[in-house]
Amino acid sequence: MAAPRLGRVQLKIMQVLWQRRRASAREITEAIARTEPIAHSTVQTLLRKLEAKGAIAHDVEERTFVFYSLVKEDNVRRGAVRDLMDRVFDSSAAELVSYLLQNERVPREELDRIRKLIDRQTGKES
Amino acid sequence: MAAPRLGRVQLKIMQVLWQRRRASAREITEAIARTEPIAHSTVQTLLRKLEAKGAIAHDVEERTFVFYSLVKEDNVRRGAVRDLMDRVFDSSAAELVSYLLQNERVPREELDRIRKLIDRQTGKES
DNA sequence: CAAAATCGTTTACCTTGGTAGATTTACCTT
DNA sequence: AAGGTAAATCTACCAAGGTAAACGATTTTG
Repeated sequence: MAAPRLGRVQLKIMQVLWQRRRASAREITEAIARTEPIAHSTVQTLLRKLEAKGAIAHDVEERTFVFYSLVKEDNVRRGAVRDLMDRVFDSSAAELVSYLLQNERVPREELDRIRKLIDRQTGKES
Repeated sequence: MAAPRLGRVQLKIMQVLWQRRRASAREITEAIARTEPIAHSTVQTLLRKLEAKGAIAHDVEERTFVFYSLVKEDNVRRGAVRDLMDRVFDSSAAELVSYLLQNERVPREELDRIRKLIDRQTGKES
C-alpha cells in the first residue's frame, strides 16, 4: 500500500493500530483520550474515512468492528518526510539533517549513535 | 512572528519572497509558473490569505502591491519540522535523523560535513 | 421487562487550502 | 474621448480534515 496523506488525528489512530495491531473503535478512542479530549463519534468518522481511502480495514468480532492497518508505519513516515523535504528543504535530506543537528536538541548519546551510523555508511568501520 | 501553518503553494510563495525579499503578485505568479501551472488569481487569493494571517504584508508602489515576508524562513522551518517530529517521530529529533540517514540518500560529502557538525557538538574539536 | 448502554450510521457544520472566473477600478495609449 | 490593459477585489466551488450530535438497532442490566 502506497502511503496516503494523513491528518493529525488520523495519524494518532494509525499509531494505536500500529502498536496494538488490532483495536476496536472504543479502544482507539480511549487510547487517544488519554492524551487529548476527543468524542467517540469523531474517532468513528475518522475510521470510516481511513477505511475509505484504504489505509485500514476491519473484521467483525462479536458484532463490533476490529480495525487493523493496511499501510506500514515506515511507508507513512517516508511520505511525511518526503513531503517536508520537498516543501521546505529543497528536497535535500542532508539539509534537513543539518538543520536538525543545529537547531533541535539531540542528546549526546544519540549523537554518538548517529556518528556510528555515518561511520558505517562511509565505510569507516568500528 | 510565530510560524503560521502554510500550505504547499503558500510555501512556494513564501520562498519567492524569501529569495527576492520583495515581489509583486505578478512576479510571484511568473516565478511559480516556471515550475508548475498556476492562475494569477490563485496567487492573488493566496496572497490575501497569507496577509490575513500575518505572514506577509505589502507596500503600494506605482499603484501595485509589493509584498514582503513578515516571518523568517527559519521559523517556518522550525514549525514544519516540529510538526513532523510530533506527528510521526514521537517528538524525537534523534529518531528523525536516524531515519533520514538510514532511509534517504545523503551524499558522502554531506555525511562528512554532518560528522564534523557532530564532532563539534560533542566537544571533539577539529 | 423496561431502561440504559453500546455500536455503527447518518447528517451536518466549520476551517483551511487551493482553484479560478467575473467584476471593478484606474491608468495609459491612440 | 474610447478602448485596451493590468491590478485588485469579489464571488464561488471543491476537497480534506476535524468535530460531533442524532438516530436506529441491539444487547446488557437492573
